[in-house]
Amino acid sequence: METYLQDIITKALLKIGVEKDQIPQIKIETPRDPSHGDAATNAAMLLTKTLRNNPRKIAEQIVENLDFDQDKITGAEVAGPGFINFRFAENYLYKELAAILKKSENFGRTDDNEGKKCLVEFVSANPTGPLTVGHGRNAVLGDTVARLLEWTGADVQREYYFNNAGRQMRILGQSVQARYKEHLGVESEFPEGGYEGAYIAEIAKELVDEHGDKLLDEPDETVFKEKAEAAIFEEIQATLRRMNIEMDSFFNEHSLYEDGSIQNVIATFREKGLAYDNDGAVWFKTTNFGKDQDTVLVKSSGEPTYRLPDIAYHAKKLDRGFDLCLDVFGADHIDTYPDVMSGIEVLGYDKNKVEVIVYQFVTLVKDGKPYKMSTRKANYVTLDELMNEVGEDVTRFFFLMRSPNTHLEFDVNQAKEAGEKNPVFYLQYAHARIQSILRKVDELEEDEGTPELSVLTHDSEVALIKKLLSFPEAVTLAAAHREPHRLITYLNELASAFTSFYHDCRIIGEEKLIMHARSELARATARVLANGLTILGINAPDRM
RNA sequence: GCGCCCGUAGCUCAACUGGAUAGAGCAACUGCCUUCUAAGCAGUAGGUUUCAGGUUCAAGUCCUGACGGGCGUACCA
Repeated sequence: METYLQDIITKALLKIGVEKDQIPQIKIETPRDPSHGDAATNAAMLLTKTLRNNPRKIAEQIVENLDFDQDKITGAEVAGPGFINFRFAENYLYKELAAILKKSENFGRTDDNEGKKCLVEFVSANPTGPLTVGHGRNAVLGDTVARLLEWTGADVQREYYFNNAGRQMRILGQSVQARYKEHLGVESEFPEGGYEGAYIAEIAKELVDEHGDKLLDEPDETVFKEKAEAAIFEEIQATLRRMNIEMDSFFNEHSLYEDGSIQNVIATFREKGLAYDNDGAVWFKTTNFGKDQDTVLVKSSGEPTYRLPDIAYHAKKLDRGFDLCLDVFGADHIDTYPDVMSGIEVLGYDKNKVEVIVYQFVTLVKDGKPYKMSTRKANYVTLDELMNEVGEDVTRFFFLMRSPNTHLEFDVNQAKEAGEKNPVFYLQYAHARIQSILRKVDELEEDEGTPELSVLTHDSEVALIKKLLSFPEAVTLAAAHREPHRLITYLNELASAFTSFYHDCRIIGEEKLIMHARSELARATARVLANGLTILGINAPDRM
């Protein structure tokens, strides 16, 4: 429909003498206020300058020269400061509703990103402990954006990037080693800045169960580190699975050392005069790219900072042939991003293929008070604990509910209420309610054949049909902006349109023709709700 | 100090990236269950979109400057 409108408007513009290259990008939008029609364009207002005329006059000229199909649109009128409003023909609505039923579980899929190879990198937490609430927003956002990209035609790979070497992991190993000794009653010194979580002691205990005291004379923490890594990774993956997230690949930072990628980056930087030695460290001239200071790539200890492998990793992703590489990370990491972009540009890659989704922090609120969380001390809430408390669907939903770049307040009390205060259930309830009706209809109805949808003329019915039709648009917008919350807003509106219909129009007990048409409308609604919830990774239950 | 994000109803947030009368949920108030799930519906009230300028047919949205909050500004990740 949108392209159709753009097409006829363009033709009208040419008729009234607008040059081809002066035609603006014609935007078609759905007006907020239904009395403004079903679709509107501001094309006339954009042309005030080129045509040196007032917008209403231009709009009138456009309308006069508009050549449209009566089967699709009943008319066009000029309104407000110069909008042109269109009204869909009812036949068009019924035809499209039938199409929804036919497309069924594929309704809402678009070709916006057809043929695009995308890599979404997210979570990427090092295996030093269980996933926490902070990781939760990252995980759910990344996965849902991946789903949105898939629904818009892209070929998507989900990747988890991790580092199992370096200081953090050493301290992790030492922490386990210390707990192991403690467990066997041997005196030990707990490492400074060590990991204090209970899971460390559990891993140590497992080692005691498996090996007894044989590991007491291990020369260093290696064995303990490896055990911890394996155990923690297993737990992380279990948590992700529970959240409906399945990674396609895990990328070990270490491989970038083995295949020479890291060395290549430094060599290229040096060649271009963008890396230099100072105080025993290797620096990247980020001041050339608008930063206040240069950045250390390799510390004087010989260990690289995380920026260096980050750059190599992104180069590698592009080498792997992805058209779009999305990274998801928290606001505290935002400072790396410009360096990575500068880095890959220096290496000769197209930085437009790399994009970052930054999300703001999550505050858990319970009983009206924020939880304070510090990671290293065992004072945090894990994702599993959160899901145990409020459930998986609610967890996903709450993380997606808000725009990524606003702080998220996660109210545990509200999330726990299985009822009225909880917005997740509103959607699931609408779906379950429809399924319940459909079960009853199925008992009553023989095979009625093709429904006569044109009997759906009640305001609530028409409003609901229109809402259903705009589902693909909602998917497109959410995907294009990488903002799942837009889809939630849409689904809420849809559920609301349905409940209005539900209260205004009975299904069971009406005459056959009406019952059949209305039950098909309900079926289409359930379908769209289910498709939407699928994109969000949330269940659409048949009963509640 | 500098950089990024944010400031919208009592609270938590939307607003299709510049469009028409700024919308939802929670909280408050008024109605509605012998009829398909009341986990619901209909309605009332609640706003100088932090403030001051600017850009234009049009600004919550863009630019400048204040004020307030978050994050960053490491040879930590």
